[in-house]
Order: sequence, then C-alpha cells, then structure tokens
Amino acid sequence: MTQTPNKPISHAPAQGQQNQPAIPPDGPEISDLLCFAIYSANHALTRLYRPLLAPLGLTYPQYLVLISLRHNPGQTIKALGQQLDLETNTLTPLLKRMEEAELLRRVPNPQDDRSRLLELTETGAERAAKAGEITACIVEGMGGDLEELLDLRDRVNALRSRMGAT
Amino acid sequence: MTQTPNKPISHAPAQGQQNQPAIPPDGPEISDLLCFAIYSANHALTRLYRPLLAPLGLTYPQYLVLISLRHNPGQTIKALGQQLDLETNTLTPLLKRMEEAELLRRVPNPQDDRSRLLELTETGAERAAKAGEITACIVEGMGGDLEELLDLRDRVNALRSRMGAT
DNA sequence: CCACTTTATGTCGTGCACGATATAAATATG
DNA sequence: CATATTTATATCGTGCACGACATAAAGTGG
Repeated sequence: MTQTPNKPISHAPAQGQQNQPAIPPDGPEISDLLCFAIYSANHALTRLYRPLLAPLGLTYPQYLVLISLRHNPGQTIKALGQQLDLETNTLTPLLKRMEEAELLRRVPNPQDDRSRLLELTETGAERAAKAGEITACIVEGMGGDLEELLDLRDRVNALRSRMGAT
Repeated sequence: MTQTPNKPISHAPAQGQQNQPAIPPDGPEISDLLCFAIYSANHALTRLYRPLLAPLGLTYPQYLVLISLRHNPGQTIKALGQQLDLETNTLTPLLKRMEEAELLRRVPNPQDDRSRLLELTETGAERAAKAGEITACIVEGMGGDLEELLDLRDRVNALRSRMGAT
C-alpha cells in the first residue's frame, strides 16, 4: 500500500501564524488533491468495467441505465436523469443508442405528451441481469474488505450530498 | 445528511446459507454502488470547479496539467501522463489546445528526438498560480472538516492503488 | 379562453477519455 | 552494421458530459 497519509489538501494560509507555513508554498501537488483522487479513481473503475461490459456491448453509463431501469420499469427520462444526476443533453443520445441496440423502448407517456416512459426490451432485461452479476467481479477487482468499501461508498455519498448532488 | 449506511454493495450470494439472501434478489440498486458514488462525485466536483475555472479559460483536466507542470517544469508528455494516468491520445489534443491558448510550449527534447518537454509560458505560470488558489474554494465547497477530507482522499487513493492505478 | 411561465425533451458544438492504429526515433540483438 | 523490437508521440473514430439554445406541451393567472 503506497500511501502517504494526510498531506495538506490545499495551501490555504494558516490563519494565526504566518511564519510557519504548514502548507506548500507554490500550491497543491496533484497527489494532494481529493478531486484528483476521485477523478482518477473514476477512470480506474471504468478500466475495470470495460472488459466486463464490452462483451455485453455496453458502456459504463449504459450499464447504469440498465441497473436503474431494472428496478424502476416505466421510469421517465427525467426520473432517470435525477437518479443518475445527468441532463437530457447527455441522456437523449445515450438512450437513442440503447434503443437502436434494442435494449429499451421510449414509449409515449399517456399522462403527459411531452414525456416518454422507458421500458427494457426482453434483450435489455437479459442484459441487465447479466450486468447485475458483474458487480461482484468489480468488488473483487476493487480489493480490500467489504466493510471498507461500504464505508467508503457512504462517505463518498456524504461528500456528494454536501456538494449539492441529487 | 440523507444517508442509509452500509447497504450491500453487490448481490454476491452468501456462501453458507442459500435460503436467506442477505442481498437484494434482482441485482444491486444504483445507490448501492461504490462505483456510481465515485462516478457521480466526479461530476459534482466538475460542476464545482467549472464556474471557478471558466473565468481562467480552463477546463478541469487543463487545471490538473497546470498544477502538475508548476511543480515539474520541463516534464515530458509521458511523465505527465503517468502522473495523471492518461494516455497520449487524451493528452496530445489537450496539450495542443493549451499550446494554442499560449499556456505552454512543447519544446523538443535534446536527449530524445521522439520526445517533447513541456514548459509553462509566462501566462501559463500566472494562470497556474491563480488555479492553485481556487483549490481552497473547492475545499470550502466540499464541506465537512479537513480531517474527513484528507482521510477520504487517502482511502480513495488506496482504492486506486488496489485497482492497479499508477 | 388567452397570454405567460414552467417543464420535458431534443439539438448542437466543444472537450475530454480511450481503443485501435500509425510513425519515427531509440534501443537491442544477431 | 543491419534488422528487430521497443518506445514516445500523434491520429482517428466513438461515446460520453455539458453549456447554450430550441420546441412543444403543461400549467397558471387574469
């Protein structure tokens, strides 16, 4: 475990004592930044998922859509967007690609002519089931014990909600 | 703090007792997934950075490049890629845009004709200094106390290294 | 019922990420 | 030294993200 714990995260000057900078003089290093850790962990996760999702013809965001629709059939695009914290400018093209791949349908909403409901096709449902199974492999790939991973998830989610995410 | 701690992260069947699934029957929910927490936290962070970086004419990856070059002047593209865990197919266009914006130069490496060294222009150095300062605002925006954030960073980095990231 | 506003979705342009592939220079090997 | 391999960078195509903008259908207030 190569890890140098608790280096400063920013170089905000210490309020009281000016002459003893506990913080690097010319700004933070990449390795100091929590935002970089998250940014880069996200890339690493994508790399972990890709070889497992590629055989299913799925990208990572598409995997998330399948997971979500499996638990919320007939969801609107807006509701999906709220769950994934994505806008329609991201979702519309993504969903179109998935519809073209016969994974889902965007059917009119009888309650509201502006809206569409999302339902998995049979293929989509099968794919969603397989996709759900690979999660275990990912947990494997992430290493560490389960307690740690669950705790980390909760802390990251706490950070998300402090940042005003949905 | 809306938070339901320690729901299961995957639905790997409990080894011993088949008849009492401690894990949801039809796969994980979005909110169960550590990978989604990280994926989404990354988006939230980008949203936090954007209004601060836009006035400097920077994107988030460009901000990272400036931070890195500030501490490692004359770095090669490869070295930068190792630090940011990015390939040249990402970096080359990004660096070209930054060169066009007069933030840096890609000068020939006298040691190796294949390679190029990266140096900040004067504008780039000024921008890097300003960029370093906004980190404090981000820490502000992330909320929570500093201890928590530093600990979180170290845990995320530990996860990164378990996933085989640089 | 008629503007006015809000809401659900879509379109467009830009900038990442990244797999696949290309190219030229450095290095290794016979 | 000639060939083979490796290495540093670049190119191309696809799929996100997302700001800015467009459109049509609800809703809302006179």
